[in-house]
Amino acid sequence: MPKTRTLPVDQAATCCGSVCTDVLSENAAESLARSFTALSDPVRLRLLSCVASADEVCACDLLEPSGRSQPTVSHHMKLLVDAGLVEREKRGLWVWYRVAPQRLAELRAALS
Amino acid sequence: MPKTRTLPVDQAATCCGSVCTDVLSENAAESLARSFTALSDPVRLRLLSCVASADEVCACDLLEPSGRSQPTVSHHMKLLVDAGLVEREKRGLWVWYRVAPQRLAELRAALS
DNA sequence: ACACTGCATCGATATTTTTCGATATAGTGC
DNA sequence: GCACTATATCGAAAAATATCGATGCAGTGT
Repeated sequence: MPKTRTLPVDQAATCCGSVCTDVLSENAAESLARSFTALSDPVRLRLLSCVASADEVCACDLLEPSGRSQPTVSHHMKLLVDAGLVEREKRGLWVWYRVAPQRLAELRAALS
Repeated sequence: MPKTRTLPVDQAATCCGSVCTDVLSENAAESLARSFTALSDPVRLRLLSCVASADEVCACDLLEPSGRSQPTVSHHMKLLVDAGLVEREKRGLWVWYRVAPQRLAELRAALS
């Protein structure tokens, strides 16, 4: 019979290993680093928090709170989407963003 | 009588606001971004995981697993210490590092 | 005092990142 | 098709980052 044990919630969400319990492989470290890079810029963090604090946010409503140009916001949002932290949906001329809670949970787990 | 409610553990560790529940102020975003920048490099993540997986690690034992030169490792460790993720103690000629669990908890909380 | 050792700092280079104006693309309404 | 709108991509400039050899500094032992 295999050994089993109860895991805390966050640890169950682990996908790349945990910084605290494993010595990360090179691949795991690169994967996590890419995601944390998405969180390493204050403009992106504020954009993410705007999206996460609402159900859904239109791209046009992110220009003013970020204080950046439209191409710059578009660039940052692409990085957040590519990192799996935000989901993008185009409806007509507008683009709507929603937070992707699973990847956030994985990153929390990686810090456990 | 003030309103009270029970907070999950991670939320209690919040220091700069949470990405998911607040729209971050510029200051909170900058503070969090600095810490996440420390986690945004694969070499630093592996160094951190080496430190976190043991009680205490000597700087000299970080060169080989990181595959980087001594000045480079010294530079990365300084960034981890400055970010509050690792503590540094000099004993004789050697420098010993320990993980600083509180800042990790704060970052987890910021992603909640 | 001197030689030696472990770590930090300096200086330089290559790479990555942030930013924005200009322009392209895709969708709407006439 | 045509004018208009919201977003994406391009190209370029400026700033930040990663890296390492050379060197400095602090602590040890003789």
